[in-house]
This record gives sequence, C-alpha cells and structure tokens, in this order.
Amino acid sequence: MPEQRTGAVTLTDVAREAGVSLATASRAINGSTRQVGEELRERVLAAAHKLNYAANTQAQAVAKGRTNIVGLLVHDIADPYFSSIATGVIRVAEASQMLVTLANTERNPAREVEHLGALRGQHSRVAILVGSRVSESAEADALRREIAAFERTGGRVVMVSQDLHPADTVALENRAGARELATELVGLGYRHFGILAGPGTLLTAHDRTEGFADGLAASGVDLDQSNVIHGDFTRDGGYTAMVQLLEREAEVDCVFAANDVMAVGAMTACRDHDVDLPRTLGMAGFDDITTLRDISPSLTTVRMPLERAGALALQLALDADPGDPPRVRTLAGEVVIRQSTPPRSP
Amino acid sequence: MPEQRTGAVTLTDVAREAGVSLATASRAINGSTRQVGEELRERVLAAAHKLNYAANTQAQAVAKGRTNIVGLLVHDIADPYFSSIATGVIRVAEASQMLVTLANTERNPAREVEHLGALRGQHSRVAILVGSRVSESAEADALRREIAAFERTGGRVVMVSQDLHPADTVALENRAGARELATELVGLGYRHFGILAGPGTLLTAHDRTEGFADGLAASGVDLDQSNVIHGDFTRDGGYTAMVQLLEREAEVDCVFAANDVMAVGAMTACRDHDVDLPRTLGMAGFDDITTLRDISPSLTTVRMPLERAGALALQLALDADPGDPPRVRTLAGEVVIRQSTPPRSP
DNA sequence: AGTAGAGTGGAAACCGCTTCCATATGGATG
DNA sequence: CATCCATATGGAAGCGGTTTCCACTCTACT
Repeated sequence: MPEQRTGAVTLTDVAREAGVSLATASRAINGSTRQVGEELRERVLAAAHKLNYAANTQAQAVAKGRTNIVGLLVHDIADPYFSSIATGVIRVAEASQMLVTLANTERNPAREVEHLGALRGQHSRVAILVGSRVSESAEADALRREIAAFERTGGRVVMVSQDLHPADTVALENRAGARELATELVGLGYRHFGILAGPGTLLTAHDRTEGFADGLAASGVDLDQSNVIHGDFTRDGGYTAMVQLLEREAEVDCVFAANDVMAVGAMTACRDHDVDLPRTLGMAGFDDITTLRDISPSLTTVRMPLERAGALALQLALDADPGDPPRVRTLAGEVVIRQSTPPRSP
Repeated sequence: MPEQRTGAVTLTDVAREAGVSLATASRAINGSTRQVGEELRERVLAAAHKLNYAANTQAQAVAKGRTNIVGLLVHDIADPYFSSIATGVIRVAEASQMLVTLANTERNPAREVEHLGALRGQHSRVAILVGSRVSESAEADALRREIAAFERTGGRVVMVSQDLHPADTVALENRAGARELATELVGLGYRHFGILAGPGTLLTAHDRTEGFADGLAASGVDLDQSNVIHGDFTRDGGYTAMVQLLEREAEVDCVFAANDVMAVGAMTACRDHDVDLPRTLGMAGFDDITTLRDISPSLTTVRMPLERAGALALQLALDADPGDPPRVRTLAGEVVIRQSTPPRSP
C-alpha cells in the first residue's frame, strides 16, 4: 500500500508499481520528445491503468510553467447570448484538451478586472472576455493594465466585443448590422421608430443604436430622440423600457430593441398592455438568440454567429504564439425579417 | 529586474523587494496560523501591491494538497435549465472564493465519467454533476467507481438529480410534482392526455412520466399508452414528439411535456401546425425555466427552484468534512397553473 | 537573577511533476 | 578489436509555493 497524504495515486506510485524510475514513468505517460522502450512503456501504462492514475494537473502546471486552462468571463451565463458564445468556446476547448473556467462578471467592469487577475494567478493560457466594453476610461485603464500583466505571464487575452484593447479580438459588427436593419424596416414601410437602447455606457448598445439611427437618416426618416429609451441590457430592462415608451403614447409604428433579450421582454410588455403585435406595432431585435425559435410572433432581428464567435475566439488564441501581435476578426450580422415586422402600407 | 522564466512575479520577487524571507512573505500574504509583525506585514503587502503580485494558485495547490476549484458538469450550458443551476453554483462559488470549471457532457454518461476523471486530476475540491442519471447500470457502475476515486483524493461529489449514488445529493422531487400536476389538470376538466416523455433511459424523464401517470390513475383518468411519445429531452425533441403526436390524430385535450424545454418546442410545433393553443389543446411542462416568462400563452408547469438547487449543491459540499457520510436534500416543486391550461367544461 | 514560555524570523524540506544531465548499453565504424 | 556515436534509462535539480523545525528575542514569573 502506497503511503498516502492525500490518498491520490501519484506518479511515484505508478513508477514503483512498474519498477521504473520516475523520469521514465513521466515520459511514458505524459509524452515527451524522449523515447521510451516499447516494453517499459507498456509496463508503465499497465501500472497506471491498474492504479487508476490521474496526473495531478496542478503539479504538471507548476513543473511546465504553463497550463491548459482557458478562462471565460461572461456577464451572465444564464443569458442566452452568453451561453451560446460559451458553447462555442467549450466545444473548441474540449477538442484541444483544455479546461474551461467560468465566471460571471455581472456586467461590472471592476469584477472583470478582478477576475482577470484571478486567471493570471491560475496561469490560464487564454482568457476570453465576452461582452460589451464600456465607455468609461477609468475602468478601461484598469483593464488595460491587467491585460498587460496577464500577457506578461505568457497568456493570451481575447476580447469578444469591440476592438479597443491591444488583444486578440473577435469584433461583432454592430453598427453595420443595425444600419442595414433600419434600411430594411424603412423599406417595409415603417416610419415612426422607437428605440430601446440599453445603457448609454455600453458600447455595444451604443453602436447598435447609432448604427440604426444612421440607417434611418440615410433613408430619409426622422428619429424622434425622445422615443429613444435607455434601460438595462436585459430582459427586464427591455420590459421596463417598453412600458415607458408605451406610457409616452407617442406615435410609433416600430420598435427596435438593441438586443433580442430586451426585445423579448418588450414583446411581453406589449402583451401585458394589450398592444397587438405585430398588427399595430412592429418589433425588431438584434443577435438572433436561440430562444427566438419559440417566440411568437417570430422576431425580426440581425443574426450574429454567436457560437462561432466563441469558437473563433479560442482558436485565435490557440493559433497565436506568445508575443505575436494582436489579431482582429470581424464577424458580420445578417438581417432576418420575420413576422414581427410585416410590410406596412404607409 | 527579477530573472524571468515565465515573466510572472513570484513570491520570491516580493520577498526580495520587501527584504524578508520567503517564509515571512508567504505568511504575510496568504495567511497562516502564524503571526507576522505589523511592520513586516505591511512592507510585504506594499511590495506585493507594487509588483502587482498574483499568487500562483497551481503552486499553492501542489503545496497545500488541495484547491479551491469546483468542477461543474452539465449536459448543455445553453439549456436554460442548466444555466439556471449553474448560476446558483457560481454565486456561491464566488462568495467562497472558489473557481468554477465548466464542462458540457452533452448528455453522454461516458463523457461524464471522463470529465470527472479530469476533475480528479485537477484535484477539484468539489465536483457537481447536474442532470438526470441514466438507468443503464454499466454506465452507472463506471460512474460509481470514478466517484469513489474522486472522493479518495479528498474531494466531494454532489449530484443534482436522483439520489442513487453514495454522494451528497440535491434531489428534485420529480414524481410528486408530476403527480400533483396531473391531479390539478384533471381538476380543471382535462381527460385525454398525451405525454411527451423524453428518453426512457433518463430517470428524470421516467420519474416525471410515471408520476404523472400515477396522478391520472389516482384521479380515475385513463391514459392511452400510445399517446406517450418518447423523444430527446430537448427543445427539438419536444417539437418532433409533438409532431408525431399530432400525426396520430388521437383525441387528446391536454399534453404534458416532461420538461419545459420540450413543452416550448411542442408549442411551436402546434403553432406551425395551426393547432390553436390553448383553445383546442392544453399544454403543461415542468421546471419553470426563466424563458417561460416570455412565452405566450403562458405555460402551466411545476416550478422547481433551480438556481437554489445549484447554490445548495455547492453549500452541501462546502459544509461537509471529508469523510462525512453523504447528505441528501430534497427540493419539492410547486404546480403553477397558467394560461396554457384554462378550465375545460368536459 | 534564572528560567520557562510565547512570539517572531529564517533555513530547509516537501508537494508531484518535468526535464536537464550523466551514465550505461548496443551497434556501426575504422 | 578498439572507438565512437546514438539512444534508452535513471538521478537529481528545479517549478512556486507552504509548512515544519529550529534559533533567537523578549516578557513574566519564581
């Protein structure tokens, strides 16, 4: 019986069982450039299997100076936007034998910085930060410092959002998508728009709102700024903002919500207030989250390849050698017209 | 300039900067039973802050023989059932300074075992396995072995599902909830039921289906077994099963789906086939996932405290000392009648 | 004054693994 | 047959921390 501190089977146990040195056991099991003779290799593997050996990854990490950990920071994993992206990350991670550690930042930039520090302590090889950047520069500076510290340890940071940090980035084309959506909606006959804009400080929300406004302007449609309602970038935020918009009793024939989650909340608000969607009011969102498949009326939106964005983020980091300059991949959206915005005859 | 292998700031750097020994620096920063003099402690902390030191958690883990990692194994993080539970786990983990590593098992018991082995290699202090157990005993045996191996390393396993392994368990009361739901639906006037049952091998699906059938029997209502359709425990599975049920053209006035995700898919199938919910057909689900807030007609279901189940799972593990006998907490559901099952006059 | 005891600091051992380096072995070469 | 080189194996030195053990100082008590 091997002496036990933790009760775990160690490589020493395996080596003893197989009657070889520690070094040989290590080489046989976890591979290396060095060759191990056929017979010994098999003896070691048999011993490992017999003892049900699982290598201590922490010890490996300390010895090798690097890990197979990818840290994933999302605003809220229960939000389908983030869980789709996470799915993409996880898929690639599994294929590359990497472990994913997950944290919710709850849309708080300070927590994001804090968690990134934790990932640095963990010596994560990759950190993926998903979600909109903010416009406040104090937060951005703190993040920039922490990114630098993280990369100094040999890790790679990837942002899935706006391209404004010196790190690999999967940029989602918010402005162009929103702009195109606006154009199409005008083409369908809508003229009087309300916007559920999300928080002004979130760049994603801001870009989408601006892109949409641009599109309207380019089509010669006026936007009444007082019909632009700010609120949280969440389902509840959408609900609340929609209620506010309804209370204004403004003449609006179509509402654009800066993301689908808000749009879905807004649709429920409409239902609760006996607004007949889509007859009296058009509605459009952004992202094409999977939830939409079961929402009725089906929601017009801009489809973003979310799962792909997550997968791409990790691939970007894994392909890079440490020290390589940051790379940026831009993913475009595609407007999808559905039942929630039937053609209007003005 | 400290000599650099990885470029990371190490405790040695901090100690040198503060002019103290490694031991003192360790005691000052990461705490211990030992006291460190006020002046030295402050010098060390100042040095750590100045160098932006982040302790190498891998090295700590190796030295201490344990980690602050909780491994979370879910079937599919993009499924709101699992992401709600995950949210609960993450919340408690953050409060306890633990890191969460996440893996999707894709409803594959073999992958579950494999991942649990990986968590053992990671020396996770806690492993939380979320999701239905299966009835095949070969898989169950493999899992049992791996659980034993995991606990031998000092870790704690928690199941969120059925209580049939020697591990801490948060058991969700599927049978009673489904039974009560059946009773209430009969009370509302429904008599001819269809069931979208999920896979027969998944115990959760099985328990809910049986509980529901029990409830019908107790209320003196017959269930036509040919109206029990099996399918995947997913949104698509619900959609497909519902289509099959519709094609049978059986006389059914209410459908029970074994979980909400299936029910939501089934509702969409109904819409696509011009079935007028809830006028011509009642529909009920199970779980009360958050998505339901925005589904119309609102869905009758059995509310399970999912986020709480996740939180409880981790608490259970953290409260326990290694070697304590497994504890079981049972969480009951609560029937919630909504628009999808209006009263019927038979 | 002498000594026990508490409190504080540093040296060194250790955690489990990888990897550098030295050594032994065998075959090819002269 | 002696020499050289390539290669497999083992010994031992790290990796970055924690913790034990010991030395030392300072107080309190007889």
